[in-house]
Amino acid sequence: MAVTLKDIAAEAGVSLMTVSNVVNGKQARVSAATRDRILRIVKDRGYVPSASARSLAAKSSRLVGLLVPAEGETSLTIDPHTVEVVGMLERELRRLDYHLMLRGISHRTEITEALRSWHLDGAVLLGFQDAEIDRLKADTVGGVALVAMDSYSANPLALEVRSDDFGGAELAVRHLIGLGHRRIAFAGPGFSETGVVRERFEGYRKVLAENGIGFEPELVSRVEISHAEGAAHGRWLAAERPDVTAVFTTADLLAIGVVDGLAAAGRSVPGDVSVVGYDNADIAAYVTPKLTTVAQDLPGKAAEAVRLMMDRLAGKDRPEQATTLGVRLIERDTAGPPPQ
Amino acid sequence: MAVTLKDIAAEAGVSLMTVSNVVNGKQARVSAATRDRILRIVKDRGYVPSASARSLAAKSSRLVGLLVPAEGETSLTIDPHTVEVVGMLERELRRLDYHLMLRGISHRTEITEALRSWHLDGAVLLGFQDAEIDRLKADTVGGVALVAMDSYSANPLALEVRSDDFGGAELAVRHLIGLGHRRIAFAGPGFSETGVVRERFEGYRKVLAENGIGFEPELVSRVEISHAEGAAHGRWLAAERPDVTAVFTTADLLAIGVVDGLAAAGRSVPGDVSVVGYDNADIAAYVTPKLTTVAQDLPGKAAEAVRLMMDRLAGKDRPEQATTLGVRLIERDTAGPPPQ
DNA sequence: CGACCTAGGTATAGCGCTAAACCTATCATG
DNA sequence: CATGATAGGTTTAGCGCTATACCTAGGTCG
Repeated sequence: MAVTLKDIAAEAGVSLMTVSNVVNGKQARVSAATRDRILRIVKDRGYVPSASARSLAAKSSRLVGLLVPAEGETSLTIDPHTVEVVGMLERELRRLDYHLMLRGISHRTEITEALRSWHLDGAVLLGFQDAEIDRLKADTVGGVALVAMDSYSANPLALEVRSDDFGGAELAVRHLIGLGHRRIAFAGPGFSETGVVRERFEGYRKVLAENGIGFEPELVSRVEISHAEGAAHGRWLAAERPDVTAVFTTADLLAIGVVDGLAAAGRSVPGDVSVVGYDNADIAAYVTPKLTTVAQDLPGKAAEAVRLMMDRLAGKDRPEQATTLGVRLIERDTAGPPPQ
Repeated sequence: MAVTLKDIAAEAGVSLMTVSNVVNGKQARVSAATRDRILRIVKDRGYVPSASARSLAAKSSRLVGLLVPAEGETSLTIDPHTVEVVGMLERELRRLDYHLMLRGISHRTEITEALRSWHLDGAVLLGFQDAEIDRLKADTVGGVALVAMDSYSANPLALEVRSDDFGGAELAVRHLIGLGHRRIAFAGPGFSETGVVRERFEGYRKVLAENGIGFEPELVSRVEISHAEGAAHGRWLAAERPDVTAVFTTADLLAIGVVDGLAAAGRSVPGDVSVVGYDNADIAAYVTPKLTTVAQDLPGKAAEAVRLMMDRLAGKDRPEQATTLGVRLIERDTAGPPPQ
């Protein structure tokens, strides 16, 4: 039913391999006349190469996996930031004539299965914990170009792309201190596990120290990323820590929750308390007051992930195994001078 | 390098076909003893079937495409609603041991290419205009189970899944009328092209008519879905149509923009003007005032898309070609009684 | 007791493509 | 003029799997 190389070859009166070479644009020995004739027939008959046959016969599949954790229910994290990266990855890869396979991973062995089953040339790991990346072994993963996003692992098997989380925290906290704040709380999800949060935490501590502000463990709270948890935290801060005049959070959704919780407890933002978020999600610009936050270079992240992957596939092993992208502070309305 | 059926066969001392049958769980003639022995070796050696070899040899590829329009820049629409559907589709398909290939389509021929190249068993079309679905021809698309989301096409080639857009609009407008509103504006993107908006518009008109409210074309505005466009529209309404006491919009982002535009022009929501959105995006609950909106059954949509596709793949052609899912009104704080 | 089922397999022939080796006529060169 | 480059191909041998047809020993039945 579908037209194959053989059909084209028969119609053009040449061997199958000649057609193959032409179709693949190989600079092999084919006269211009033959090439044009074949190309015309290819177009006329609407020939489309079979990707499965190709990946079976060749080394490469031109297929890249997009692997995301899928614990039980959700697969794609609803994180808008994640989503944007997915779209950009797809675009970058499409430009290079690669395809993207989206796959939720609920058990570690599924990574290997996905990789091997489809002969993936590479894979982007999105949203995995550092420890999971660390556990990847060469024998389960061999020969595939792996790029982990936002991980801080020591695994040489994986290339890594992330934003300057340390620097982003520095930016945020410095901004708050510049406004006059001295009691600055930190709120983020479990930071022992994920490098991203740990880095931001370290950035926070460093700037505190730089400015001669003593570090208070009680001002650091583990709060999961959700509006509800953020709001609860905001209420808690208002009730228990009225001395705190600023909060740095590791996610916009969380920050918005904190703002709402604070407001619900009768404290105004930024009048009484300043709040800084992270990610510059769309939503940050639409809430009232508009959220001051740290923006990542999302397109850059996607592009860099693809570049790293392609370089490894091409065999040119660059010295850098990880790339860190810049961030910038978006000043909006939730951070202002402390009261008085 | 990778272990193949042949390797397993050799180790088990049986023919390759026996292994194939066992691996595929075929109820073919294999003794329990042989089956168990083979299964053990499969597990021990970590055999993973090659999907490309399979789809080359068999009719089916167990691969489903997720096709989204990719005009120039963006590929995945940032629409949070879209994203959630993607995640759920992936999960449903994974449960059935299918894989999802994400592909942006920038030109119509790419649909065919993607389908044929990867021998896709099916594809979900997300975000295409009705006209594009209509243009799909059997010779370009033959044999593939196509499911279009949110389309209202007459093309028998595509199965369709959508929400009850007409009913959603009825719900929203009836709610506003119930609150006492009589001058109700409608704002949405180009409705001639997309059935979703057209249906919502018709629902709006119908409820107006039912309640003896004359339809005023000037109250219907074409506004693209963005916060900026919404805000501009809000300002326009405040300036030019102070008589309008309620606005029904076809998207939350748009609605939030309208609220902000109205507020910027000094009109309060819902005090002066009520606003109803559509989709119940996460963001709708986080803005101030919280958005009253129409919620779709997103998980249902994804599940139904997969069900429709699987039924067609299984050959059981059901009478219904399209499924319409229910919606419900989420009453929050942007719709209240009109002034006085 | 020969025809025949049936359980439990095996053998063969591709699917559509690519890599690698091979072939042949033509031309230039020492 | 033999040698060899070179252009312009062709042939062969799979990649790993599935479908389909085939085989054989042991039991069943009329």
